[in-house]
Amino acid sequence: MKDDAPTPLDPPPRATVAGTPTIRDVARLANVSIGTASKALNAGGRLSAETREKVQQVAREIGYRPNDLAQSLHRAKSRTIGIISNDSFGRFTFPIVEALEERLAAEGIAVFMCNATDDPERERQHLDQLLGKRIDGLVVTARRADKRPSIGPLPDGLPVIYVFSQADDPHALSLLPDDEGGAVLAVSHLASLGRTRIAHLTGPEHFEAVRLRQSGYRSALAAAGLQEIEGFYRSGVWSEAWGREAVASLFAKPERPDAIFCGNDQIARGALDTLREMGISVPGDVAVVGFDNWDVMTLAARPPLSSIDMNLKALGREAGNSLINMIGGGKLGGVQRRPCSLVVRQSSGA
Amino acid sequence: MKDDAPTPLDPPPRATVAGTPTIRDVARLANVSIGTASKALNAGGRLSAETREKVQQVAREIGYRPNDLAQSLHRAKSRTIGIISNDSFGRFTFPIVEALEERLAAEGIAVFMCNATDDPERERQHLDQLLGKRIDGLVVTARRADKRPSIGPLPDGLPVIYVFSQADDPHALSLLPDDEGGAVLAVSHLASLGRTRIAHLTGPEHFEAVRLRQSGYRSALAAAGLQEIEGFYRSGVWSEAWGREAVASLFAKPERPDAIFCGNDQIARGALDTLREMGISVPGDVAVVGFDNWDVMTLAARPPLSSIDMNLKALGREAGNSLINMIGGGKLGGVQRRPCSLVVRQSSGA
DNA sequence: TTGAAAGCGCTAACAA
DNA sequence: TTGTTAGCGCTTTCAA
Repeated sequence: MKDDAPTPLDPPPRATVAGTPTIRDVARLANVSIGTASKALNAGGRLSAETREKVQQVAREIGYRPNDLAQSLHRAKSRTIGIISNDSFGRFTFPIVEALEERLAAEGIAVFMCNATDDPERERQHLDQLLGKRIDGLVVTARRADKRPSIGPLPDGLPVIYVFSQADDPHALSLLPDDEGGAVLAVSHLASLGRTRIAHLTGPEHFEAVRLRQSGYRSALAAAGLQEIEGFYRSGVWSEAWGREAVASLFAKPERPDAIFCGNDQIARGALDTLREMGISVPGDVAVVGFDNWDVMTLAARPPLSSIDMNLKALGREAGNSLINMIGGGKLGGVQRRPCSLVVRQSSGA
Repeated sequence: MKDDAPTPLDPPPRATVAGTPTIRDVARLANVSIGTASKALNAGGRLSAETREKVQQVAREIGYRPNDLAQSLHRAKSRTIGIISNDSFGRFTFPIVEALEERLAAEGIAVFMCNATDDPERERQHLDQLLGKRIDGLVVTARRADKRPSIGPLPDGLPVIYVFSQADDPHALSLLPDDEGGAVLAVSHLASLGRTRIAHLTGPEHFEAVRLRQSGYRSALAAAGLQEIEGFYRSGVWSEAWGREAVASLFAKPERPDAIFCGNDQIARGALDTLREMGISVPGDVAVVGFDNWDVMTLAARPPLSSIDMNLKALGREAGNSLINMIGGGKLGGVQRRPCSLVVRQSSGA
């Protein structure tokens, strides 16, 4: 409408600025005040459509990108959280962290990852750094045998969640898989198959998970009206070698199991290998269920291994939700256990 | 020296402040200017010892912690970098990221982790977020079959490193394991054992790593004066099942290998299992070497598996060093491959 | 509808 | 030796 077509006399507006452009640059090039520019870029505030358009146009041209650090200073929220892992991130923490990150990214929250490998000094350093960066929340995760001391000291009101890990502070929010329930799932599945002599081969007892799964094993046996047979529960280590060894010794005795529930998939795989080599048919003679549902094991096993899935991604997603909730002011706490699920494959197939 | 012992009349200084204390609070409580407080806390600047001490004392008391966001605004460096992974983080990326994080943490640099799972849209969103947070550098990592398009657009001068991944931009710095060299290591090791009929079972050829390892296999055979025997190279998938299948068919023919170099440890493990079941002795009749040196496989295998280690932690550490260098103004570029190493275990033992 | 100015928390240059 | 002040890039009153 207006005569604002460029003429040969108009020096073309400088379309670039040295360094990363700031809102000041946008304002200058658009011939408006810096406050106006801000309004124009923030969708809010009343402004003439043309000014807004002009400002946005300039911003686009020079590749303006708001400085989130400066914004943070203002809103007293950094849109940033920290994750401290005490196990170096591994097979278990990983799906959790992945889901958590995905959930938070959707909310515009970025995630700092720190690995403290169970070294309290490194943990302190990481925490220092994170607090300096004014994180809005903190997630602590680990593969730990037992409760850990609470992390801290922390500024009042900083949301903290322990996932796959548990603080000794009972008020802290801990999100964990329901190990006991998972064991019940496995054992009652085996019982429902008509198995009556169900063994349990598992890892070291200093893992709380081992104790909980044992307890699930026992209560499921009882619920099914079965006896726990002497010597059918064996605690060892988390390896295939132990699974092989345990099965060999278990089946050397006259009274043999007709089902085995294993504390993890590696033990289960060792068990399967030895059973096959002994000529014992699976699931014909013996049905086997593992724990973790780790595809590397379950799918390579012969036959493919039924297993309990801890639903770690769901756990991570929920941790994300809870954290968002707490950052928004919600008060959450206590130890919460989330259900596992059973994945049936051939090793306990019909 | 001075009479500044607290008297009953002195109201005790308020030791806390509402919210996170700022340097302003420190200054007020210490009765100095805010500039002085800053100097006192920063070790730099000339200041009387007592003022400095007093300020630091107050800071400690009220739990003052400098706001890194505010500092960043000033120094135009956020002491923050981003990692974008396109493979969801897995077995391979993990050691890299872990070592990288450790190296950078030592430098006071925190790491944002983003998972884009090969979705360009999510990658763009993550990148946007990271650039908004004014990261000082970017690491791109992936488990990819092939070169990826360069990430971007990026502000001029932002250091970027591709680790375990390669951009199609030849100027970009890529850090990769020397797959070809690793294969040479494996095959010449087997040759040095006196093996002359060496097979190579590997993954899908759309992986560049597969093609490179094949090439290493061939050049090492040639270097040892050996022939590649027809049918001894087989490309399939990265699974144990494929390892089992390939060995079964390979050994069904009259001309049998006396050694197998496998493209990963899973294939190798499948191979070992089938060899054992066929009654072929390892390493007596056939020596086997895998690739990845993944303990879950190498140690559980029977016999324990020799393997090529890509030294991913070293790769991560080096990526950290390079990034620090580039952030400091260094110019680095090009595709750099780092040596693998051979870990001998029983499957190719003496 | 737009501009001016104060301030988020901190640092650094300059005065006192 | 210490205080004052002007920013870093942005948002948000409050005036014009």
